Amino acid sequence: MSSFPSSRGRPRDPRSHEAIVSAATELVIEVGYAATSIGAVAARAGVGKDTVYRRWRGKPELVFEAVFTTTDHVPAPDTGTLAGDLTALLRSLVEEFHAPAAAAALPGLLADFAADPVLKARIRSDFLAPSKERLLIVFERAVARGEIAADTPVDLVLDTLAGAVFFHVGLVGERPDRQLAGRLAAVIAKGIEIR
Amino acid sequence: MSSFPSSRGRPRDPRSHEAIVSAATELVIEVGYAATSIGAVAARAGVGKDTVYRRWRGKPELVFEAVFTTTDHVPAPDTGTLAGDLTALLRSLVEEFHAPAAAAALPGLLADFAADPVLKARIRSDFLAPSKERLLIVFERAVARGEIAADTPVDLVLDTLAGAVFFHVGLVGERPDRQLAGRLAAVIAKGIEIR
Amino acid sequence: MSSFPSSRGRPRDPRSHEAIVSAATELVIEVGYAATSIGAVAARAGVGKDTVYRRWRGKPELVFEAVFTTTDHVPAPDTGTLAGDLTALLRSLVEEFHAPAAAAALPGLLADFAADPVLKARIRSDFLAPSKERLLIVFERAVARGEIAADTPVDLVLDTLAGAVFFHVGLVGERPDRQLAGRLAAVIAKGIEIR
Amino acid sequence: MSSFPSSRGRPRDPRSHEAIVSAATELVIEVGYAATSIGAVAARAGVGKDTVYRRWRGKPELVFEAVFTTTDHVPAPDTGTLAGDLTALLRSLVEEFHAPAAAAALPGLLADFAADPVLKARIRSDFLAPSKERLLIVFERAVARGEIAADTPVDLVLDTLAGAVFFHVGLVGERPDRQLAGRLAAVIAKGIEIR
DNA sequence: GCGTAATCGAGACGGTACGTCTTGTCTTTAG
DNA sequence: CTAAAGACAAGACGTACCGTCTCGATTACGC
Repeated sequence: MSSFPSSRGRPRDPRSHEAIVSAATELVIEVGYAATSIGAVAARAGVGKDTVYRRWRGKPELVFEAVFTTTDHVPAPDTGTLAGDLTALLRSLVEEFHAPAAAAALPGLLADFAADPVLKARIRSDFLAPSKERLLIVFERAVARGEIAADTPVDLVLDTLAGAVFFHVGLVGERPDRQLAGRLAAVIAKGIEIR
Repeated sequence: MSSFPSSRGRPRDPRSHEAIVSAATELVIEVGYAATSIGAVAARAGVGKDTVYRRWRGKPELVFEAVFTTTDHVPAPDTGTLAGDLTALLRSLVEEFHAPAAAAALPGLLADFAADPVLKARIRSDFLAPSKERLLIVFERAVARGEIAADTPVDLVLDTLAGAVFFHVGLVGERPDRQLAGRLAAVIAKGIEIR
Repeated sequence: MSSFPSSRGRPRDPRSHEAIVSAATELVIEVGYAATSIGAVAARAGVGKDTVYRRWRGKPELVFEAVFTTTDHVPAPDTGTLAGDLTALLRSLVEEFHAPAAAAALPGLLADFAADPVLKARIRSDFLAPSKERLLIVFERAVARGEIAADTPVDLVLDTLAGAVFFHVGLVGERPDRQLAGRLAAVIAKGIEIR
Repeated sequence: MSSFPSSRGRPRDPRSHEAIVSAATELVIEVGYAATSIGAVAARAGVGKDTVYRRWRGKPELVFEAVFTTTDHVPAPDTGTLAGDLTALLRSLVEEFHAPAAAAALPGLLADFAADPVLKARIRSDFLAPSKERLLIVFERAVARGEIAADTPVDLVLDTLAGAVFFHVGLVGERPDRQLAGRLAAVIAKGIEIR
């Protein structure tokens, strides 16, 4: 797709990219987000610091890509009921937030994003976009089934789902018990259903 | 027994305490949580750094006290319906998270608390305890009215409410529109009501 | 002799004085002059810092008293010859500078005295006075014997003796070999003798 | 062999080096050795603290280089007599110790060197080496002339000369009167001469 | 095949924050 | 008034990281 070779001079080594991302992921898991420094990432990747800064504007962007680009692009669930779909959706959200690197990185990462006006605007798109896409499909089907109103506020529900999972799993550190997704889905589904 | 050990030596000057807390609040508002340093707080308070470290173990503890000890000790709402009570509760939660200092401090503060095992254990008690107390009362009344089951999971609901508000207001930075509390309360109330 | 009781209120505890001096001596030996702090001395002496500052103006004065008040007031040597007397005098000087506490304290102590205008004026009197007294007597006898001129400059000779011992023993850290005093005395004696 | 390892990475800026040395010299003169801090030196040099610590292990090493690398490499004096040569040698020693920066730095500097085992071993080589070299030449000539014995102890004489000057000029702070070098040289020369 | 130019690893650079230490003073209670 | 205890303002300590910069050395492209 159109990669425009603005290429003069030596092209960037793709192996560096991958080495940096791996090093970042490992460090976040091993020492945490706060103690993960660009210098340490570069050193572990066997790379100069500039090679990192040439590709990412800073630690938040780098760690975000390192940790959250495993977004496998799961298709939207289709269990036949809103509650079922939300359960599935929440299950993958819990899984995503509970993965070692994500759990270690999320609070600090969100804080850094929130602190920078430019990055703050990207929280919705970067962190929530994939989930929102799937939630939209789930809602479409639920509307078609007559379960929910057509104007059910997607963003508010999404914030609620993500916020609940983030608080419960990421912050409070509760081990995500098996029933969490189901129970939360049940409450929200019932809460937004028409009848 | 009886020997009160803290009465030896010069007592801590309460004016220092207050000056530090004020300086911390101001700095968090002016430059943000990340850029607020203990040294700068001490300097603005006209105090030595030791005087800060003598009272707080670090920035997270200090800023937490500075920003969240306005615990107004509001009584639990009693509007007659669960939805009404939750609306009131959420309104004060939104207000609390949206206050200048709190909004500036929250993401970074939660990140620092989450990164330290000792502090992480205190998130629930320090940040959520007051709200939980009031939610418990609201639930008691709702149970008495027959609106909800006696075993409705308080912590899960609280995490959901707090998480939703934190994500919507604190992170995504949405200006908290007037209807937010009401809409969210409606969804949750309906979601957990028996019928 | 005549302790005038200017005493109102609680009198100073002489045991404190001794405890402080002992603690200072020990610390100087154990951790060196630079690392010996008033606070540490007070703590080891089981005494408040003020109790130290009430008696001494600072570390230099305290350590000086702790380390150099063992000046036993040895009588001036009288061996019958200038060279012999100087040898004896130098021997006690070497011994004094080489004692554990003195060796550890001297360089830093002299530096602190030299850095403070008030104390600097006291180096000659505090450190060198006892030796000068004895040297004067030695010189008187040598003048009487006709070995040296009556106007032989005592201060210059004393500075030379003390400086040589300080450099050789205190700074360069040479173990003071047995012959040092004799050899140095021989050179100086011969150097100042009339013939 | 041949692979010169220090050619990797950005080379150290010699202007920083010079700026630091100048700043150190100025500060020592203005506020004294004790009050000269690495931080203040760095600030005045317009340089980060790391840039200082990258080149010197600490204040003693830095100040030593700043103050005593004016090693003019004066040739050994050759006046025809031992007394004359020693006078010349002492004159330059007095001059060196009496220079503004040196006089301000010497006592503290020697104390810091003496306090550190590693540095202590370097006092003889760093501070005294240039003088010793010249004294050796002076001695050689005096031996050739038959003035002194071949085994006259250079180190002891050097310690005596340096110690005397240090005590008289550096510590006691006597203004170095014009005759000092001559008088001291006369005593020592006479003291070590064969006849 | 040759210059131009961007990238590479390395590490120096000016800043700034860290949390601890020491200084000499001050303020409490106890004697 | 002294004593022990310890708080207080000030500021230095040496380390870490930040994001930028300057090296010499590669490695591609367009000519």
